[in-house]
Amino acid sequence: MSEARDIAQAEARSRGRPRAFDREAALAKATRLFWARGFEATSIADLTKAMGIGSPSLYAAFGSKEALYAESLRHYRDNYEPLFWGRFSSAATAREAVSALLMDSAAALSGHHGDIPNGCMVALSSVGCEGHEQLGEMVRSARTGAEARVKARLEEAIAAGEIPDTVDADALARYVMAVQSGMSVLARDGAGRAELEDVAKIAMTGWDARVSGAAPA
Amino acid sequence: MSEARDIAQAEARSRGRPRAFDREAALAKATRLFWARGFEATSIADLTKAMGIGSPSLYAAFGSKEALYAESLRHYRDNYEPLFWGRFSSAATAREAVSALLMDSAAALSGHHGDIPNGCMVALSSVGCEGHEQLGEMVRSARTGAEARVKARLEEAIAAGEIPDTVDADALARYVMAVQSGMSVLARDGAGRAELEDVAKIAMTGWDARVSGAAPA
DNA sequence: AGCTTTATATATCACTCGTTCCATAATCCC
DNA sequence: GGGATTATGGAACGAGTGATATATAAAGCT
Repeated sequence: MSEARDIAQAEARSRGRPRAFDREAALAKATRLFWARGFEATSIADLTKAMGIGSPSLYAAFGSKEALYAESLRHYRDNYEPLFWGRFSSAATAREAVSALLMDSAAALSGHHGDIPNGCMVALSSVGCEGHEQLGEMVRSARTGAEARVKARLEEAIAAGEIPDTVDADALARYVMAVQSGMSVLARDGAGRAELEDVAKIAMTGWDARVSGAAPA
Repeated sequence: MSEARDIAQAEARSRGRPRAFDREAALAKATRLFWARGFEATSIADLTKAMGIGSPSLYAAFGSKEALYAESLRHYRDNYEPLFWGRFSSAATAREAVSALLMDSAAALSGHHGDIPNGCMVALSSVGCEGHEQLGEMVRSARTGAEARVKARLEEAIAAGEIPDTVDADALARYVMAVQSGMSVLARDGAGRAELEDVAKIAMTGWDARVSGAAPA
């Protein structure tokens, strides 16, 4: 009477030969490679070498290069997004949220959280400009999703009377994302944390000027 | 007695069979392709098809794919940079220059100068993250060159007493470039001219807040 | 005219790409 | 143990990559 429960609990009670590698660890390696080099410039040979597995294992575990990239995007979101959006989510005000997003981005984009590639995997990705329409749509929706997240926080603040309803939430959110995306390009070119933080600070003065009366203490 | 002069004047007085295609026109086609898809995702077959020539002609005229890309960068600079930097160069004040750069970028990046790809070829290029070190260096120096151009205009304005010498020209120039690069990403995702102009305007309020006393009339 | 020089078209090079076949190995179930 | 099932390592697949060899065509030079 325990078989069904075991299966439900064990999630993937495989019957055949067990996988010899850690799927998530291999996915992490693949993510790093896609992140640093992009989709097109990363070959299956590069991937199998970095992941320490053979190509049949890669295809058995992930299906295809495109599917692996899609999973890498998910892995990136699950593991690295908190570096950017952690304090944004818990901030008390919209201004603190946006400021935290940009300042934390300055740190994360310049590699101040361990040995990670510079720049944002999503912002710098140009997949989809070449025929991989499905992946392009994923990346694009990840970018517009981030913008929507900022916009939602802004509208929340407007509804709460925290900032005047004369501000254009659409435009301001787009501005914030433009700054963050631009910081990724700077990071790719070698800009350090302090330099990116300077950009974030100037960007916030733009915020303050636009959201008059919400200047910091 | 006229042979030497003729050669010096004609620049390339070829002796053999004349080239059957317009080199600059073919280069323009190649530039458009590299611009829209990037270096890696553009194949020789794509190029020869768009340029209307065979691969031996391409190699005879340009040398290699990398050399063609390098020439495309030059062609891009010579032909499209004025769309971005034209009014910047002739502006009377640093503020007008930067504002013109961002506002004109909003138009150019969203394709409002004929049928050109969205976004900036240089800002969106990720060549060099994959082994083409030489091309990567070219693109990187094009980006840092743009930043240096803004910075130089700022320092000029500081020297002229146009803006206070308390402003950090480095940081402000980096901020401007971040906004412009970010606008390229937005443009790639479909943002229109008006949306990018909104970003530019908000960015300029950041400028005004930072460069106190230089607010527009 | 013939000779030299350069460009073109066709076909092809060696190589890498993403992907899969096949034989073998390792595990679970009975 | 045997049988079913799944993973692995090595080899190989067809397609496409960047780049050329070869033969022919079109020009200038003398």
